[in-house]
Amino acid sequence: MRVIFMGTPDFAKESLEGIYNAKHEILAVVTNQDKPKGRGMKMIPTPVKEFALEKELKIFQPEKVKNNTDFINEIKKLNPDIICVVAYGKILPKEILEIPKLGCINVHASLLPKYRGAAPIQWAILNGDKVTGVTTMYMDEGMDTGDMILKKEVEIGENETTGELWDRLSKIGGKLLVETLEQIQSGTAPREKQGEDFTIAPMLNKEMAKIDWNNKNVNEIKNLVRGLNPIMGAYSFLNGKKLKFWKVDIANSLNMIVDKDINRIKNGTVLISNEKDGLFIKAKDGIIKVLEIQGENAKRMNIKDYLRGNKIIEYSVFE
RNA sequence: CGCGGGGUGGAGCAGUUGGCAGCUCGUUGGGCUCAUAACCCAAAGGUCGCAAGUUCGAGUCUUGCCCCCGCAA
Repeated sequence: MRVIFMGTPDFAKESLEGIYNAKHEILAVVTNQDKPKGRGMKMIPTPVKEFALEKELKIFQPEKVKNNTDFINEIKKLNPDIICVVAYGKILPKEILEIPKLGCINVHASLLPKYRGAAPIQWAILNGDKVTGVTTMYMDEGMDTGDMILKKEVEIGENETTGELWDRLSKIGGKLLVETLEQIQSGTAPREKQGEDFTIAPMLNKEMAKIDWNNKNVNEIKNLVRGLNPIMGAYSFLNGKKLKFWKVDIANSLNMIVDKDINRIKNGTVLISNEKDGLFIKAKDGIIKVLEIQGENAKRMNIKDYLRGNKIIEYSVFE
């Protein structure tokens, strides 16, 4: 088919690669503009652009698409059969959605109608879900509200991080998109309305990254840590210094731990801290074992490496 | 010129007013032990990122350069 692809991050690149390898004719690739990134604010092309450059595909990087008649006319001129959109980062106006005969389709990283919106993968982990998935759909003007085509269910590992799930879903999404295109081409693609029983996965904000030792239970803390890895990292303050937690677990064998009145100890208190056993912190309903940590201006480290050079005093309190 | 941190044995760090280069872990050898990732004893291992300068003397002060990392997107 004659396809125009729109997408930006690595998640979208997998889908582009999928349809490229499936021998569809890619008329053009639309991606976000290069952004200054990293130290020194160097301009970095998007992963989708890198792939498009490598394969010498036609590239568009409009600053905005809404009311951009030049851009819209270019798309019309290419006369695509279908437009595939995967994590493009901009909302497409009706005028563009109406261009391709077969419509615009989208890959979304959740089992719709659950988790419409910007951060479906993150929220699936943050909420401790056991299952999530990928859905392809026909786009309409709403935010992830279009009719669904295919779904693929995926189990979430107990210790899986957002980054790991992100990688898996991006590959699965690519395959599902290819399959969706096949079915559309052969006229066998299903079309199902989403219904009203939906939830929304809004963008993450910074405040939620701080660990609330007093109100969160151990499961919530663990889910927060793995849900924010590697996006932001969950953090907590110790003696005014910000420490990020990248990997934690729930301590189950508490025998080694004090049998004193643990309940009278403040939540967030360091119970054990040494390079042999690691770092254990009291939470509301249990004990958090820290596995990977990052100090201010430092890189991520295994907890034992960290404690070798940075002392954390027992009975100091995380806040 | 976006903001900031840092380069010291294999790892993570300390190094005070310039004055013999240290700590914990790891490694190697030995000991203890039914046994061990545990414990005890011993040893090896460093051009203190590179270059120049100040000085009797620089890891430490000055200047230039290289490299790494965190935040922010």
